[in-house]
Amino acid sequence: MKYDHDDIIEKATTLFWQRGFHAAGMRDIQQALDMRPGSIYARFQSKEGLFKLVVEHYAQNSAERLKQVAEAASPLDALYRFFETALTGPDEQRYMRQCLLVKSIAELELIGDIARKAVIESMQTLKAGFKDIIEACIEKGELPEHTPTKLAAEWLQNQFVGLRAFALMQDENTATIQMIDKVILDLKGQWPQKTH
Amino acid sequence: MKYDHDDIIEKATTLFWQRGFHAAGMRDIQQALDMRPGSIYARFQSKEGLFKLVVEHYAQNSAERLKQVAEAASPLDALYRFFETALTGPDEQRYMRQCLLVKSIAELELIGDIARKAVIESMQTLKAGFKDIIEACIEKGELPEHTPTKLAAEWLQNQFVGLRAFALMQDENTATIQMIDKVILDLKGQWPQKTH
DNA sequence: TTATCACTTGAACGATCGTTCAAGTAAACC
DNA sequence: GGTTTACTTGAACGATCGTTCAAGTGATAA
Repeated sequence: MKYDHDDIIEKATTLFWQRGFHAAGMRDIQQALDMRPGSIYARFQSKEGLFKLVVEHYAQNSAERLKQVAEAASPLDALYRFFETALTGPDEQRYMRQCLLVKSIAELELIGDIARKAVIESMQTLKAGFKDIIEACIEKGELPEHTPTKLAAEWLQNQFVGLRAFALMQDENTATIQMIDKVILDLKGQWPQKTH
Repeated sequence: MKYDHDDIIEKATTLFWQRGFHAAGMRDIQQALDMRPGSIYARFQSKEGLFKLVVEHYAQNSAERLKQVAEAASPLDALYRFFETALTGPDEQRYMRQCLLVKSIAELELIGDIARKAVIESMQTLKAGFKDIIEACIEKGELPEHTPTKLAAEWLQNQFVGLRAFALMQDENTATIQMIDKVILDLKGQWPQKTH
């Protein structure tokens, strides 16, 4: 094995994150990984197979970070910092403001079945991560007892998705920070009744 | 002029809305419009030129609908119904739940300069539409006087963007409806201080 | 020593991409 | 009637796409 596996996946992650699945051509991939097509196909079967590994690697990483938030002394503070870090990175890492998974969802129909399944499953993994954070906040008394955890988790993930798209278009961070503040306020705020 | 211009644009809108800019190939377009490549290029210069017109047509339509919301007797109620209509359409029109502009933003880097400019300008037009709605709500006493209109407009648009992505993945509408309820609650809720 | 295995190379393949162009058509203007 | 204008056709172009494959390489097992 000439090339290190983790190193390959990370380089591929950067490329797919920047360009998306479709726009990252095999020749881009060959260049980014410094590998010839035969090697890539022998290892990963196809472009889609490589992408699937990238998605899984990314989701695993993200889930780990969400877990750290849930386990923090103050999960609510940690959540704030998590949002801040993810959404206001330096300009040369602007592409990282967009979630790789969200970006993939936008082109879900162009992706094959295998990778599509990996994307959707990863989104559900992260939703579970957000739910753990909500529950940790309640346990630590940072959110009211009656907060509907399932709904709040879906809402929180959705806010994160929306904010990543928002942050991507912002030139400066002040507006993004205000949006994060609003998220924290609304998290503590009212929730709709289940019966409609 | 053999083919009706508006009819062409609407057919093209449907295709781009369903498939996105990149995935909608020229041969798909030729089939959808029942036109040969030469005709299309003589009229619209390029695929991008056609897409630009589609985006502008779509934005104009959307802005008109936002204007109707702002001019309603109860803008807040009209806003609720606007969200509901946009996000819970029938399954065969599921693609319409995603905003064409948001979908385009996801592939902004793959689109040429001309169409990209049209997309970004359209987003700003719609932001102005959301601001008008906020101001109408305040004027009618449906939102507190001290609501920060610029921030609230950005926030509302962002909620809309996020919810469209959310609704796209939902199998049933109950979760989406709850999210809309939450948006209305948060709109009436607290806002972060400008100084940070 | 030989066989097997997991990779590696780089030329080449067929398919599809957006686009061009010579040629035709029908209405409008001089 | 002739010219111009605004389309229209459909074959064909070069570029790029993801992928394949015959031929190597070097480590491991028998």
